[in-house]
Amino acid sequence: MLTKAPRGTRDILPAETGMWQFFEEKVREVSRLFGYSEIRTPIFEHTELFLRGVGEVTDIVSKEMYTFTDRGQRSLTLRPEGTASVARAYLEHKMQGEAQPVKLYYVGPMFRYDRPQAGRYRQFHQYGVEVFGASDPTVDAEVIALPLSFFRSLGLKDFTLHINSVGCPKCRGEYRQQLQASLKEIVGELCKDCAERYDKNPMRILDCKNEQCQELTKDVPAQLELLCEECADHFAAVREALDALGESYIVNPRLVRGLDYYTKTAFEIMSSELGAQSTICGGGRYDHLLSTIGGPDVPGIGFAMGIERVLLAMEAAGVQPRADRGTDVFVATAGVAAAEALKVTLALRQAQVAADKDYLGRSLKAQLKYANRLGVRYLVILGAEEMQNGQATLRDMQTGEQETVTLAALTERVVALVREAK
RNA sequence: GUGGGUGUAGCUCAGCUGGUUAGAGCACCAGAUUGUGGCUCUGGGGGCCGUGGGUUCGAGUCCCAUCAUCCACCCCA
Repeated sequence: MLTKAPRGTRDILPAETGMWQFFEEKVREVSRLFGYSEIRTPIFEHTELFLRGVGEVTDIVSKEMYTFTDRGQRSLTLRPEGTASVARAYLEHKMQGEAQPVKLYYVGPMFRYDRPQAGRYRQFHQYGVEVFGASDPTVDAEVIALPLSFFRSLGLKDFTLHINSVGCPKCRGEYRQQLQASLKEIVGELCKDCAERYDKNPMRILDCKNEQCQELTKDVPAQLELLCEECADHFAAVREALDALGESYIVNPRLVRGLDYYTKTAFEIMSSELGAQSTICGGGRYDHLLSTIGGPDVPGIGFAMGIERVLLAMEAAGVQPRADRGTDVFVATAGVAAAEALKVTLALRQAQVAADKDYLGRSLKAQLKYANRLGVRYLVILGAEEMQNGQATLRDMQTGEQETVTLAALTERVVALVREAK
């Protein structure tokens, strides 16, 4: 156990960090283009924030939170998602006083006590954005268009956008009652999970994967068909905006978002490259989240993207980040000149050349072999002969050609070669 | 929380119905070449066979438990 990362966590090793860096570069690029600024909130918050913000009856809160008590007897929770924290920061720093809308993005780890699965971890990472202070449907369209554009910039193609409207507190309450009424007679025939959902979250029954449940509920009206006028108009306007952008989508009346705070627009982007956990991005509008956690009634909308899942999809799609160039030069010694080797290595580094040397007192042959494994293009050899003449041997590992250079001219010569090789 | 699969060398895996000192390929180290890598050849280091218990004269192999891991459900990114 000592030498094993905790369940559901993992190390991102050097072989993978190139992909992560590529992803993060694209995040910054696309976010900037769309007008978002980065915010970095704490990894843990008062437990109360998630209870109120995410909703006490959600699975996330009721069974997936990493909650602990600190030495001051405060109940704290490792953040299971990003929206509540960003909303809290918006209120704490009185951003309603800044120019509206406020457009923020974040990247970082989230924590949920779940059974690990393909594309699901207990510590996972999300890229998300939030827009506060704008209820216009074109904002919804922009928040949907951003991840689509982002995925394309990563080189992904096989993904599908699903959209729906989950209504507002007004029409959702009415719908829920109607739904329960129309399900009342068949609830006994539904699967075990759906029987539980009947009281807890009846909207989810329509989303059940069980074939019998699908069959039994196929004529039950969805929320989408019973929206109030305001919500219906809003949804129509979002569709219009997406159409104008030329984005195709599937209207999925059975798409339900798990978190309490969602209103009106809900959407998911699914990758066809993945297994069961195929949702790579999910989001929607949350017009009453701010007031729920004690702020003014400022509308909001955002999305969250699962980075591990997107990386998995990229891998499946064969996307390759540009390879890291690594070390340019290796400084080898032949028995003597250990001090000179360090001096030469540091001089090269100072000249912006990635240089490394042997630290194990290995034979020249072993150093060559090591340099070869590093994929180094040039090798500097410092031996007794060279030292006597104040020179160094410079070897091109690719062609095998060698030249003799004076120590005084060595750095300049290497810089020229490396620049040429780029 | 529920169900199923899998745990043998650093990695990928063999190990037939339980039977001698547990193997291969790749990787690693060394030598062939006492100052020159990649290819080749030769040699070498490495394994509480996940862990604990049981059955048996004998367990990597069979049984139970446990842990880990993978996949799926629930739910979600």
